[in-house]
Amino acid sequence: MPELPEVETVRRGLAPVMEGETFSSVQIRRKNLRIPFPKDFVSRLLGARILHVKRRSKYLLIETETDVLIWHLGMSGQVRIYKVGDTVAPVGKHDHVQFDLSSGAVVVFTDPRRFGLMDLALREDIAAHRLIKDIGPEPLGNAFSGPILAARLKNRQVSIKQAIMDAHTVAGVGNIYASESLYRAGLSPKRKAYTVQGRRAEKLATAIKNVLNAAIDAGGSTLKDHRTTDGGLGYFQFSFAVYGRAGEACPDCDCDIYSTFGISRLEQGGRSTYYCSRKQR
DNA sequence: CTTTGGGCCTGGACGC
DNA sequence: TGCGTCCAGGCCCAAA
Repeated sequence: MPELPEVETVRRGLAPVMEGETFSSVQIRRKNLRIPFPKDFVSRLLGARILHVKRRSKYLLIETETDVLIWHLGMSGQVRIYKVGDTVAPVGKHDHVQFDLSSGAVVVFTDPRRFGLMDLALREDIAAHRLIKDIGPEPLGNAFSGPILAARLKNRQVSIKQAIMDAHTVAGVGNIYASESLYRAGLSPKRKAYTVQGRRAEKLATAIKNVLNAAIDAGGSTLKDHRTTDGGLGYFQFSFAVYGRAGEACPDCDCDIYSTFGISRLEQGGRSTYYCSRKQR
């Protein structure tokens, strides 16, 4: 499932294909994904020139001269790009949206589980859009640091794992990278969020930045059905230290020699967390 | 204000 | 082989 690094990877794939082009055809093959498409979705995009392909949290923002296409890949969303001359595959069962661009390139959005969504906002209204307005700082931006994270965790009674997965605390950290960040920072996922202050918050902010950057550098990680924008199979693989590795030895310490240690799994807020109880306190 | 739980979806893994 | 069941996940929203 796409988390911030995957969405950023998709953005980087889309930007050179879309920027500067106009939409010569827009096809939606059902009336809704997670939410309904706006009634004027097609008419507003047709003929519009794309100025920028941006990202905010896990949302792709396709800016035209008047509008912003807000695009979330959800859980199972994949983007396929066909460059000029490529053979476009027959329409698949879950190919819900197709954009044809003035260059001749084609962009297809496939999303079996339909947790993805598309919406439109006027450019001047984007910051106030209901899906965007309450999102916390971008973890890779200048507005994110130890002290800023600490301030946002103050008074939070939930676990640190649940707090950093909350997009209002910090943007774009999903289930996988929450576990990975806490592991790198040496913090127990069960720790109350408000106890992560000072040096601990500094370590965690750094860990979040580092793990996201490493995953972006790896071209986005793959899990199950996520694919790269160029339609290829997920040939790159970011190696997770703990995620999905319950029962395995912790790569960073000697906990495997103690029968009771190693990577364990627990459930928090209905989601799996993976951690090493020896390394993470 | 914060926190919790429900709901949206399908496909793949698993047990019988 | 075919069926049912469970799980995966982001994240909004209503309710407490």
